[in-house]
Amino acid sequence: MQSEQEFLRHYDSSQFPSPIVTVDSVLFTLKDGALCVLLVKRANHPQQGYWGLPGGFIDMLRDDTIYQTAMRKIVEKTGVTPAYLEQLETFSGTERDPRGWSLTTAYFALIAYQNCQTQIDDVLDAKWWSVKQIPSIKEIAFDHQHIIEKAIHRLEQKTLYSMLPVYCLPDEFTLSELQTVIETILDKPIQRKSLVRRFDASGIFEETGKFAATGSRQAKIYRKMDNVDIQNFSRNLGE
Amino acid sequence: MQSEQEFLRHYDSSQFPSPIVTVDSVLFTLKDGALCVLLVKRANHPQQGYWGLPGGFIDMLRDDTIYQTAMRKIVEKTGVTPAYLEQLETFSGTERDPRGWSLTTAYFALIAYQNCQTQIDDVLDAKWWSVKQIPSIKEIAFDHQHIIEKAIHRLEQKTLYSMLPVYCLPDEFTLSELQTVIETILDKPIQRKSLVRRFDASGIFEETGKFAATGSRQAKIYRKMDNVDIQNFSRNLGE
DNA sequence: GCAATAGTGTCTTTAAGACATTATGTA
DNA sequence: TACATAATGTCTTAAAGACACTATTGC
Repeated sequence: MQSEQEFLRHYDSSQFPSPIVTVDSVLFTLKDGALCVLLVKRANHPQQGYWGLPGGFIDMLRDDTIYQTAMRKIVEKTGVTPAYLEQLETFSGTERDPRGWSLTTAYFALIAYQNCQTQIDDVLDAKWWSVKQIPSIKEIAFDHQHIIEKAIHRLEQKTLYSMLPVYCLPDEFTLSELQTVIETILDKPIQRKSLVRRFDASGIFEETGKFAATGSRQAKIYRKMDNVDIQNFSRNLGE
Repeated sequence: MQSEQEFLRHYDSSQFPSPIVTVDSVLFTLKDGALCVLLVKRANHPQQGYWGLPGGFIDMLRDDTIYQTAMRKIVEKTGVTPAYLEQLETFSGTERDPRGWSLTTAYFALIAYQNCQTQIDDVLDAKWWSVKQIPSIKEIAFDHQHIIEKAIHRLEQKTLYSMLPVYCLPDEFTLSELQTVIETILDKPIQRKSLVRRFDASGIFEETGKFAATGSRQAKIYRKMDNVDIQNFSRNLGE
């Protein structure tokens, strides 16, 4: 009977056929009052010239996990590090990529527009698209339209039962700004009182002591405390 | 400039290094009042003789998507078709498989013990393990222990806000049986009244007109209606 | 009738919805 | 002072928790 060491010495994974494996990310931000997704114009075949999600192949020498692949690709294509990155779902099949049987693990990510505005404006072939105009873009690569829809749905759901949208804001923000982000994601108004109650109950925010001048009464400026995670509420908002 | 057709004609994905890609499933059932996971004794290297999740390589000729890979592997290893199958998460890294950089998309599945008892008893190298004894099994392959933990957590969460546990029951069942499944998954009692309210509100169950003789008052026997999906409640139970 | 399990009634509790009210800044 | 936006108070509502109570069966 062969030992495992013996087996591994002779094992060559490249002799087995394998699907094309990629990692793609749906990066969201809030820009001009609209929820936006970053798309990159594809420089190479296949689907050259089409708009696609930032992503690409795993670099097995540099990436310890596909989380790192997702993060590396976002940094490479945009120059910025998202505030939040979470695995979404893995999409697969024979039809989704013309090169053949393929599999992509999609991530979704959040960033404050203020934290990436200049870097992304520098990248000519990267562009923020409002999620409302996405369905009208004909030249979206592969099944990325479908992936974006799934990501939007996940973001909406998490917005109903967590404070995740803070990651669309800069380090310091007012409650009204948070409310605006949430309402933009959900595409409907929410009760400020409900937000305040959750904000207080979460215990993850602290006052900076500063105030924002908004043209009328000044708003308290808060920040999320360091090293605290976003936890879930046991009910959904708005239903 | 090269056309996409030209590009695809010369494209050979096998010339690029690729991680080892597999699909694994965490199949749950309720057996002897305990939530159990199916593990299969590994016949081949690596980790020969260890207990692992039912799964394996994608067969690109037979599987249209990895969902089908997951389903096919469960059927091959157990002879039964799970009542429910959902993608869990994709796990990746250099360390998790001794053969090298690997990636596995994990699914989680539910089945009624009554619907698979005989088939699985026939399979000598497949065994149901109570989730409570899983941590004590030393010979679990790869990171499957970790994957099982994630699957248990997902199942618990979904049990708090949906009727998903019905898929652990046969087609016809009583409310008390459903309550028992839920309490076993959550490992704590729930209010029967709360269950009844959700059961009624869901609108996805119907009376069969039959009754179960339990030694005392007979219980109504229900079934899930055909072609209806499990929807989510906007609150969690038990908190 | 008694024990056991099935099923209902109803009061309490929790957290969100609605919206009026008060507070504080700028013009 | 008027106005705008920030922040709070408080009543209502929705759905879960608690638990008592009734119903039906086998013995």
